[in-house]
Amino acid sequence: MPTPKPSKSAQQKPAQAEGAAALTADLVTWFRKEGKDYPWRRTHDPYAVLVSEIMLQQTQIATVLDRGFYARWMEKFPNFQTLAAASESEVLGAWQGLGYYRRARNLHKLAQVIVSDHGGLFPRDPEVIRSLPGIGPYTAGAISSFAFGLAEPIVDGNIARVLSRLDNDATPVDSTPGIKRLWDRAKELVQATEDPRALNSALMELGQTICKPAKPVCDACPVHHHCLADEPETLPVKGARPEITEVTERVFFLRTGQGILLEQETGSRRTGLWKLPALPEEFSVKPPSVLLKTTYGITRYKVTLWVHEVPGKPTQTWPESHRLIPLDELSALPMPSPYRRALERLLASSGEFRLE
DNA sequence: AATGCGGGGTT
DNA sequence: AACCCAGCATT
Repeated sequence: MPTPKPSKSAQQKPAQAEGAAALTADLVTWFRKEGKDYPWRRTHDPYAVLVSEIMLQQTQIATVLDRGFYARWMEKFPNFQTLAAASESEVLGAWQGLGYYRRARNLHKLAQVIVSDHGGLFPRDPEVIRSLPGIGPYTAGAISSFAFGLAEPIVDGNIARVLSRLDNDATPVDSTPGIKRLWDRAKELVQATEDPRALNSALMELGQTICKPAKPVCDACPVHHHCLADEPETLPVKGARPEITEVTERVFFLRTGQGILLEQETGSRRTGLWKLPALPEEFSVKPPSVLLKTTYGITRYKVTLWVHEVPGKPTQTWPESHRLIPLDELSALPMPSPYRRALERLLASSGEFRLE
């Protein structure tokens, strides 16, 4: 009956299914011993879990914790009711510096939906959770498992890496079939454990601390003996990155005795955020003199930001979207970091003013 | 399937 | 400079 042990990559799927119980047991044991202590792991309050998950979307734990975003938010808006009752500017102000401000607006909206449509109680049904604003497959699974202990799968960047290595699976993790396989596998695992909460946390934390993108510490891995990866560092496979496009952006700087002129975005993106006002199109052929030139990256763009002197006559009236902001109100205003940095440099070089 | 959304950290 | 990070929504 015994046959020669096949090479790792040739092993078949059934072995994985049978190993799910053993694999998850080892992960949970490891996590109970080594798992880190985060504020959102000390509670099962859906609101507290939700806030952490939204803040952590595409944002590293250290950013959320070390700069005090989570603690300040929970102090200012301790529950759905207080958040729902807050104004949008209060909400955006509390999010200032975290980026992806759409998350804050969705969270605000979500709180209002909970109060108005769910009697102030967060729903327990994963499908209902998934339908709330700003909540996708990952966050729905995270809240279902972390807050309610339900056996719902999650796949984030960490887990995609861990699972593709465990199964030695080179299907691109950002392709439709790759995504499906990851979620199927994550579901299989979470249904094989009696502690979905610990299992989901363990998978993420394994990816964060052991099964790292580069130089994974396989010697320290609690599930090394379950892992089929031949060359862990070559996984996961991802599709090509979009090409970087260079973009020019021109704004201007006006300071009066009443403050700095800023423009509030009103379009479909960056709505509600403040920025240095755009240089009107008619001035872009022969722009006023340059006060500052800087570059920043945003998604697939490399933006060269030029800050110019005031175009035209400074006595003109400005559109509804523009406002003179007193200096002492600047720091609480939600403003994308590139503009904030530029503004700080402009004010510093003027010598007499400082932000904060 | 692609793209926009921001920012910061690591290598 | 490239890559990564507790993703989601829109098109």
